[in-house]
Amino acid sequence: MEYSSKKLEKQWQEYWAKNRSFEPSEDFTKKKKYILSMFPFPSGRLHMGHVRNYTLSDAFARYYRQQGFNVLHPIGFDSFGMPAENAAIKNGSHPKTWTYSNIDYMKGEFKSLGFSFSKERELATSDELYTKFEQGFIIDMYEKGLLYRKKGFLNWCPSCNTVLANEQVIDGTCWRCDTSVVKKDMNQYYFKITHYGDELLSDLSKLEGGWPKQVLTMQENWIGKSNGLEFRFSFDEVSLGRLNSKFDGFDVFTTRPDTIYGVSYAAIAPEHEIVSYMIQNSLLDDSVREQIESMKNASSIERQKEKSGVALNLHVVHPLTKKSVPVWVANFVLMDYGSGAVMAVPAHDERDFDFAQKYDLPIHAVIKPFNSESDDTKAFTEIGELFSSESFNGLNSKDAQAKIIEHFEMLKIGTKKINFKLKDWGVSRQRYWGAPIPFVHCDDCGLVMEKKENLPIALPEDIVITGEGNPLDKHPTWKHCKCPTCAKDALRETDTMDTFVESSWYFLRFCASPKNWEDEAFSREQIEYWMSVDHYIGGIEHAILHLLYARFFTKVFRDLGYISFDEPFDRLLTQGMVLKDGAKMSKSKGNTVDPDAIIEKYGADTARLFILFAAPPTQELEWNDSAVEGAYRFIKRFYERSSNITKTESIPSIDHASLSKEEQFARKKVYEALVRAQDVYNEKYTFNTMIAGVMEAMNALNAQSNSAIWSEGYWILASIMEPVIPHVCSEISSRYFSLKNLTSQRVLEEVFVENVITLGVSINGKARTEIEVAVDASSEDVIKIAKESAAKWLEGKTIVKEIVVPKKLVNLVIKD
RNA sequence: GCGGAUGUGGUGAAAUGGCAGACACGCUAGACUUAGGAUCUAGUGCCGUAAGGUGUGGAGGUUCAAGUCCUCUCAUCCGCACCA
Repeated sequence: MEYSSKKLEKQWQEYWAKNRSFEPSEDFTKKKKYILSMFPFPSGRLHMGHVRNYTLSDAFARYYRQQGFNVLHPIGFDSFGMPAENAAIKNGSHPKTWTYSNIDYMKGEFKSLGFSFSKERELATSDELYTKFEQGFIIDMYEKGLLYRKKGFLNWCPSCNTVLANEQVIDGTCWRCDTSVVKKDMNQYYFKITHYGDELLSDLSKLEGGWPKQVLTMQENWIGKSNGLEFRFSFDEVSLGRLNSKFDGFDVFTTRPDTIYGVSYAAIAPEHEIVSYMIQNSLLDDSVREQIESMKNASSIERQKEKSGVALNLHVVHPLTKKSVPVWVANFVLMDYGSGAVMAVPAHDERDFDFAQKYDLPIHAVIKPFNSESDDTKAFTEIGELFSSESFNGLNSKDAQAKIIEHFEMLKIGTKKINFKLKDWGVSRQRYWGAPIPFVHCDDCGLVMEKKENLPIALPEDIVITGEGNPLDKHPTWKHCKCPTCAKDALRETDTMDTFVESSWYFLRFCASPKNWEDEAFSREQIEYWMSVDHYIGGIEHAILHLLYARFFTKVFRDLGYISFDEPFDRLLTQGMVLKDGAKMSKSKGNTVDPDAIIEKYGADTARLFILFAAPPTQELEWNDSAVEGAYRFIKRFYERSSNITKTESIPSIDHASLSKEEQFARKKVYEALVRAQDVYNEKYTFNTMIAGVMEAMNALNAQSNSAIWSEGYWILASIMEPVIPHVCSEISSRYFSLKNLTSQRVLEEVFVENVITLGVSINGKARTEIEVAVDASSEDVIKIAKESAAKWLEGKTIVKEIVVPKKLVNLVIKD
């Protein structure tokens, strides 16, 4: 009975492959579970984060198969994206070759880890078949008005040579390469995700309980809904003249209409159209123009460092007081939020205050704290009581906000307005290795979409990748085509799509039966059966990007009539990072552990056991070589001690009352482990405690030698552990139980029944001693025994209170 | 600044308000031994020979009883951040 992970694991992996053990059934009358882990980018090799991710989903998938569910547990590759192109630049490999050979290698790794993925549903998002349906959806979305093209100031990563969506800019830098992002004025395609802003926000409540609170909060903040007042500042006569009457004013948005009487200037973004007009028409002094240009050109990080601005020598009229208000250009005003212009109330806004101080602008306080006087050395930004606000004096901020909005609406000079921080999702990328956006530019017809029958618009393979410019644009022939409408010579769109588009619907594609893959993206019947995903498992780093986009696509597909539910993922489990020496594993830090090396040395079961045992799934996992050894030793013991089992086709029946104390204890521990396992799989997901329970049971089994109890113990323990360490458990199960124990197990309550129980005795809440009493002993008897046992501490004291907690402890409260 | 999380032995971590430290790693001692990074046995929060004391970041509070509930506070981590 020597344990050899290599031999045993290979043998079972082949058995599973031969028997198609993990292919879902197409019998839609069965109860189902859809277990999904976030699919990987095919970077070349799996890392420990992947192993953790897929070990978790595999444990769920295997557990539910045991429970008789029809389980969909698919995997694929998010295979478009820049690393393929970067590798091409570096090694001269073709992105396609590089990608697909990586995929082949990683599939081998999946197999050697024993993951129970459906082999027949494996896909790569760079497959032409996937692109075909995706482009079809893009056309649908365009027709629905959910995709549009416009010119705008975009986040541009000078290192990746491409634009980035808002969500992809982290702290002013590129999410992928950390390069500081600059703003660039160019055309690009957008998904109208803002159309769903309200629903994306309100449906978060449907996910409560199923999703981590943290993720819900992050999404809520990202969507950033705020209520306020929008009104228009009108220019005075002189300013109108200076602007050749081109603009009569500009809109501003505020969430603090209660501070309206404190306005002392207006600030507009350097990118504002009024500013652009003044520059183009030479209406500004050179020095002013230069200052504005330098604000515009600053990187977003630079721009956040210090507030700066310049007066435009324009004035607007305060909508209520009719006083003249100067207009400034300010670098802290964002063009892409609200209307790109604000009313500035330095007394009650920190940013406005800082700016006013720097440029010596007036500060008018109009709100004071409820119970104290104003402090004019800093901005008072909380709510308070209004003063110097004409008829609104004495109101509190909250009431005043409503009243002032009402007042504006009555005068028809402003409206209540809801603003979102969420912006439309810019999806075009100026790169080769992505799905082409299926549009054509025609001189006569303008922007025309491709016909669905021409899909997919596939990438050309003869491509030169240098890292400069867009390879599709530079390709000699690819972009030349005929206009789908008028058949004249036209040009293809050479931008490709953000790879987050592929991951926004892959979970739907997995529902499709592979035999229909050629004909349809998915069928309604299949979707209705499999969706939504019961357990979705992946990294917290996707809390905003991927999960928000996938939710958006789900709502779009619903409105396109393809599906009929609102949210794709019922339950989300966000796993913690895998660390080594206290830091995230990374090549640059040289602290990586290669999964292949672990499998080679100890086997897949050891890797899986360690990963689930070392920490609860949501917590960070510190890699520890000697703890891995420990996991290995446990498996070895588990395997070798199975020689104590007698072969059986059913769980042995045992007369509990006739057993010795050790034997009864062993049974109790086994069934305790089972109860715990059921809790863990169904709600707690703390596999570490489940495994600890199994270890306790093993220790208890080992303290006795009754063969029937060993058999019963393994019947249950091998079943509990199969989702975690499937190879060794399958081996034991097939050798002794003909695989019949790998099903749901019944808890035998009788093993928990005890005649004599141990109670703790504490004095004044401090644990002192223990007593053994009959399980049905009365409280009086229990107290009596407790007093005898604790006599030593009671001498010369008065007992003032006696508490008996049934089956737990006795607490005696004493005083001198 | 705003939002969220976490804080327990040498380490990873357990504990429906009911005997803190389960389980494991490590360490110590011992056994066996073909001397091995194997296996087995015992021990292991801290102080103390012991009795006992003490102990879950810190300070208060509620309770017969608090790691757990409440208030304040400190530290670390994560997310967002000039969002008007």
